[in-house]
Amino acid sequence: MAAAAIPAKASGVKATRNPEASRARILEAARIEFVTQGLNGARVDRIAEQSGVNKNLIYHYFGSKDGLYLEVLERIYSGLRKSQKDDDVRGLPPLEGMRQLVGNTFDHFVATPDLIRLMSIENIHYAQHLKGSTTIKPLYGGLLDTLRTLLRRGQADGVFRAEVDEVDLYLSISGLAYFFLSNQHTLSWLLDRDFVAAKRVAGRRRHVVEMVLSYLTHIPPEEAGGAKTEVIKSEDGQ
Amino acid sequence: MAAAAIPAKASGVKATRNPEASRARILEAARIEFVTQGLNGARVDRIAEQSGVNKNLIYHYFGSKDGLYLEVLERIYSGLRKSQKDDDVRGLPPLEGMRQLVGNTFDHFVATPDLIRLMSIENIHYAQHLKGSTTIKPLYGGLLDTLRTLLRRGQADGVFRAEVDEVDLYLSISGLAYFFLSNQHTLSWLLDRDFVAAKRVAGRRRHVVEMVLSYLTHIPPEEAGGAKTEVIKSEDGQ
Amino acid sequence: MAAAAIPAKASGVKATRNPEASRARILEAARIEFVTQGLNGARVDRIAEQSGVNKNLIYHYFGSKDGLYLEVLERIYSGLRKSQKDDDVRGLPPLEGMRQLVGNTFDHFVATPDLIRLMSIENIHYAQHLKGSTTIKPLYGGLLDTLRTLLRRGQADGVFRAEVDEVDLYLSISGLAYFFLSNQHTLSWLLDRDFVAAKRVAGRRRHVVEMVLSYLTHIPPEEAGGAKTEVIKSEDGQ
Amino acid sequence: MAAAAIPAKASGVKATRNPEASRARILEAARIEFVTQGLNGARVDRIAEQSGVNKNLIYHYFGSKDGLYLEVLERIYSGLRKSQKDDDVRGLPPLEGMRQLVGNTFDHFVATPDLIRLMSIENIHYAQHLKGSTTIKPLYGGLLDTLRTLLRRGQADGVFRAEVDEVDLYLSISGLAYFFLSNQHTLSWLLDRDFVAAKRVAGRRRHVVEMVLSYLTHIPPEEAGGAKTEVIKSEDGQ
DNA sequence: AATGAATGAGGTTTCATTCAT
DNA sequence: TATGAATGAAACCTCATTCAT
Repeated sequence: MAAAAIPAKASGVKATRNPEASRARILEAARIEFVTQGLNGARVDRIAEQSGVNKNLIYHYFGSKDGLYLEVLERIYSGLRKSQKDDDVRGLPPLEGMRQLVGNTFDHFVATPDLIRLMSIENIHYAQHLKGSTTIKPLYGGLLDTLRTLLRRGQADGVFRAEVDEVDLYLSISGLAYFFLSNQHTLSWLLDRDFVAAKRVAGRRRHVVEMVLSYLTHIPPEEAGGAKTEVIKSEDGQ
Repeated sequence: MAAAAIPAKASGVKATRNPEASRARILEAARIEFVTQGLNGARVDRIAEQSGVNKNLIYHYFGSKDGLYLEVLERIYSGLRKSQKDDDVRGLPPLEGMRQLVGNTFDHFVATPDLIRLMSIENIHYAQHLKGSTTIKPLYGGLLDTLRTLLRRGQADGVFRAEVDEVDLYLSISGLAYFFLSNQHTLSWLLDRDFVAAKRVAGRRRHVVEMVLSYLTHIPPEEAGGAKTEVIKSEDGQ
Repeated sequence: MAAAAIPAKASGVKATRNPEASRARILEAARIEFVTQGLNGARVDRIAEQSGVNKNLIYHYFGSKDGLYLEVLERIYSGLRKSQKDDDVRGLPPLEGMRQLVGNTFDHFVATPDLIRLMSIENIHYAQHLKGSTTIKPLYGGLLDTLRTLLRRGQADGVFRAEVDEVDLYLSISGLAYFFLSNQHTLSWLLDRDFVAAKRVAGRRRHVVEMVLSYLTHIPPEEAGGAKTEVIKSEDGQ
Repeated sequence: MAAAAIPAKASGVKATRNPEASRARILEAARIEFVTQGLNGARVDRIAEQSGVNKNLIYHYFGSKDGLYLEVLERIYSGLRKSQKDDDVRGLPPLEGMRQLVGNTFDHFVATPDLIRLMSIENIHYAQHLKGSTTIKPLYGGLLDTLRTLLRRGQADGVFRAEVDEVDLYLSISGLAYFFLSNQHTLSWLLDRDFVAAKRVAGRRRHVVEMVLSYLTHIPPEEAGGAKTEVIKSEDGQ
């Protein structure tokens, strides 16, 4: 999939004297290298070799290894937000909209393992590169808005429970889809199960969607003025 | 915190000629270094300097940087499983037992940020060190058992829904507690929120417990022979 | 001698930006270092310093200390076989051809003390590097052939004795010329004699040639159907 | 063979508090280590481990790695001279005495591969340790004497040729027996032959004895006032 | 726009040796 | 006599980066 994305080579000619193509080749090789090796494990030499360009060209275009990494990161993040298709679901009935939003997020995580790994890598590095980016943060502007919109409409309809924090909800949707992928290598070893087999993924998708919707559509007793409230409050002490 | 754990002879005396203490000092410094810098970013020099021992002593005791990393990893994992206190919750009423299990897991993740980071680091490295460990995997033997036991008892009581896969459940419990911590640096920047403030954490704990229990206690219509089944099945195509 | 061989651009200018020259300078410095210090005693740092190049360039060109050593070894061996000039002596009258072959071998050993030392070094290391070379062994293809040819022709002429094993002959020619050079440092100390003084060397050359030819031209009594055979056979028991 | 020489252990008890035994164990382990690994390749740690003593004891007894090496060297050399049994052959008929001397030397070299390797190692190091020894050189006092005695008696008898330099003769006897052993690893690879197979060794022994005796008993024409002298002199120019 | 050559700083690891008991 | 703990110097090698064209 990755290699297929490389243009040039069409004529078999090495993409010399074609700045666009060289840049693209570098970015593609860099993506693979950073994703598979991590930031500290990635080697500029390998990126140069894999992209078929001179090592110095990398510095010419991207300034430094970190600069190259940041551009890779920005491209990956930009892809994530595009695929979440917020606008498409805003207008749907709340339950269906939420179902699709959860499903979309799940599907995108499954489809782009690179994203999962780069997110982990970036957090290992305390997000210091992300914080130096000017292009990524704006992408997240509308995200919570969409969630909030769906939530409110669902609450107004009496379909969703009240008092749902949209950040918490986002964290849960993402966490349910993220963890089993990000930690698949340790988990599959410890639990003796292959998580990325197609059938398993389909099952997990159902489970995740169901869990989120169960939570949203469950109207707790106390909201109807009922009892049992003390049980839930009792754990605050922890 | 770290330095305080070292049983130095008396006051602030450097623990020379005390192999136990030297080993402990190295491990403590290594833990901090690996956790904060990652495996590739960690520097043996820094570990030696921070632990106050000669660099060679590290190789004498642990063989290599990787050997030291593995021992750090094993200790952290061993701590995780100890704190999950499976046995304590097995005998509780299913709902309460599950509530405590979820809470315990959440609390332990919050209490040991090292664990979160090392798990991420290890997955970035495809769990290749973990797979070389003989001590970690056995720790996970009873985990799914506990979950299964609670589930079955709850299902027998009619409190929990049927057809819950215990691995899926484990992944969800862990994912809900893990993601907001593991990815806190990118998320807090992108969402403008501090996730680890005490109040936020308490709120998230409630949310996570509530989500899991909502899922478990929600008896889907079809289990009562109802409709709406087609809606859930409709997303398989995605 | 060494420095003079470097084709530096003009006068004493450091041959930067000239990979051929850099490679040659490294090899020359490496040869001296390995020959004088042995494989384990050689220091890459010294080679870098002596050749005037950056240490890393050595790894860039030769991969490792062992790789550099192997290339030095290959070059030295290649020089040996070239100077043995097999073909030149094949057509000569057997006695004269053999005399020249012995002399050539002796002269080359005397002329290239490096070869003697590297052979010793390589044998101390059980020839493990040599066995990893693809270029050295082929050089030895024609060697025994030449010996065999001369031997047969001499035997046909009745000049040489029968039943001479060409490998034994090769070992003796080489051993007579090799040992007093390879072990000159212990021997000159123990026997109070300087073996490499020009006059001594000339004398030894005569002695070696004479010994080999004496052996070859001596027709043992038994070959003429005579007695004394039992004396020679008597030592088999040893 | 080596391990069998270690005393102690008779009672199964580790040889603590027995300085003689400890010293012997160290020397035995050191011999093996130096012989197989060379001087620079030898590891004090391995010697300590193999001899079962504390590393510090080595320094206590021998002062340094070099000191230990020197003692190993002295013991090996002392063994060589003992076995050459000069005196036994002095009284024999010249031809038989010489035959035995050559055979003894050959046999001893074959029997003590350690000696061969240590000689090579010591020469790689320019005999600098040997020159620091006070015990080895005296061992060589009588060596040339024996040769000279046999030679003169043989010459007086008319059995040996005149004008034989005893040092040259010694170098040749040793070289013929030494080279094929010292360089066996490179040679067996290059010539595709196993030199140390028992049958090969017996054949080479015959060859070596025969070559030396052929030389000694060959009375060149010029000694009888003959011609051909110019041929031999002609190679001086080389 | 692009390249091949070269570098300096620093990485992990090794090893002979000494310390303190 | 003997030991286990610890060390300092230096070894081989790596890697992001820059130079000169």
